[in-house]
Amino acid sequence: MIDRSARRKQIPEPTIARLPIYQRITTELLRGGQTTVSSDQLGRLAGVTAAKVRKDLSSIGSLGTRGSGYDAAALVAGIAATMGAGETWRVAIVGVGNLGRALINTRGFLTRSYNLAALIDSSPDLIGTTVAGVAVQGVEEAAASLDEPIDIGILTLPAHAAQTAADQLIGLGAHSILNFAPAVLSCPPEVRVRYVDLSIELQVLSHYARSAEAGRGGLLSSVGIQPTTAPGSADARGAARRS
Amino acid sequence: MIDRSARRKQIPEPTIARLPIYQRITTELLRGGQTTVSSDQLGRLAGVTAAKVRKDLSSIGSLGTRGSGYDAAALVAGIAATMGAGETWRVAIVGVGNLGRALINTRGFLTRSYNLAALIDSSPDLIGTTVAGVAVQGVEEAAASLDEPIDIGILTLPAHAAQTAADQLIGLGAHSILNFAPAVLSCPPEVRVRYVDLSIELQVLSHYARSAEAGRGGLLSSVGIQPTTAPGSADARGAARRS
DNA sequence: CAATGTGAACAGTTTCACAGCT
DNA sequence: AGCTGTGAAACTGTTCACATTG
Repeated sequence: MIDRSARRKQIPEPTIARLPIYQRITTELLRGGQTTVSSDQLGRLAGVTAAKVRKDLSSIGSLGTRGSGYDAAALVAGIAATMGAGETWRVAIVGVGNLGRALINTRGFLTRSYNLAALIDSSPDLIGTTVAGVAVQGVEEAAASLDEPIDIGILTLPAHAAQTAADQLIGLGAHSILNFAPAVLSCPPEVRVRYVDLSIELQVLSHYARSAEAGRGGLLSSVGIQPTTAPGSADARGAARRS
Repeated sequence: MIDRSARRKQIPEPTIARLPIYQRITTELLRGGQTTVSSDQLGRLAGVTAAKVRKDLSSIGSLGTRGSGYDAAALVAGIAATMGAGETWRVAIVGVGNLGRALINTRGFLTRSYNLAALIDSSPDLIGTTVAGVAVQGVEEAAASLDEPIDIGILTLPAHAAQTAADQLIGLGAHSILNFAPAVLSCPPEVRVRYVDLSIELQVLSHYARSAEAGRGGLLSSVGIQPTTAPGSADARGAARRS
């Protein structure tokens, strides 16, 4: 057994989630004719510190040139490589309600890299209809007609049906699940689940709105603690303060 | 000035995001006739460790009873109080396309606590139409007709229009923004922004799917490192392993 | 000289272990 | 005896500062 797992050290998850942002911004800059980006500019546009940009980018290899910055095209390609673009992922969506249909039709969600391999729903009213050129099937039907396993499953259905559907997706080969249902899934550890819980997002905002409200007659959370950036949320924030 | 800001110490953001999960689960248990929950059970159902549950809940006050657990009803009420439920938040949605409409119609997203105060879009085709009983307006129109400021703004529009819309929402009073557009917003620090970037979610999953694929002929990321739980994602994961 | 890459300090969360109630 | 509440330890990610390099 030689070295294997050469990828330097496993990239931290927050970094993984920021890479597509850098990629998007850099692509935009490229389109504007810019051929090189500095960590400073990238940070400003992404709402993070320049140091974070450098740490993040260094984890995918040394793509920058000291003194001048990162080559925009190389950067985009480098991020694409780490993110697994280039490959085409077979996606199945379970739940063809409002949200499912909206996702399918949202430009920029299912790009070239994602192939809608199956559209699954349990409602007899929907089975047999076609959305975006793909026929809606029941689970058994889908299982029978799929010749290759799927890679990614998306759950856009009510909470009570989520666990069953997740199990079925795993049965169809999914190793990754994007779950929009407000339910915690119990899956084997090799299956990666990401939760997008819209009602939780609103509730988190409510909580802070509540604090802000209280703050109106007292302390404002962001006054004068840090001279540079507000302590703020965990992720990207308003950039462009000074310079 | 007496004490003020009595809330023990400011609850960490990851905790804030988990509280609604505990609340949801406990509500469900209550409905099933259970009057008391242990951190262990709650953890199992929420896909987190019992210790984390206890730390999380301790940050909103001592609601548990040693020896028997948490009173389910009191727990739900306690979480509701910290999350700012009970109040009604005025929400404006900008962008009445697929996603905007889907959110409005998704049961469980805009609950009693959220009042859809304005529906804004720039398209003349949409202005004047009605969605879920609310008329779609242009921005100026909405600004003129609103008598009270809004609390929360939701952006469901293309990236290129996001910053302008965010500025307008802030102009309408928003201190919290939920941004679905794939764009980083630049907002004053007192405005709390949460990003839900669907294409990034898919890309993150792709990245891990890619690793898993490579792993098929080599190491499986979750083998034998931790005897208890897999290192897994940052948030809730498959629970119910033993016990 | 400008801007990257990175070790070291720092900060925020999670996990552990156990004292303290009931 | 059972289960919470919480300091202390461990860990993970961020920020800092600076040596390094084109």
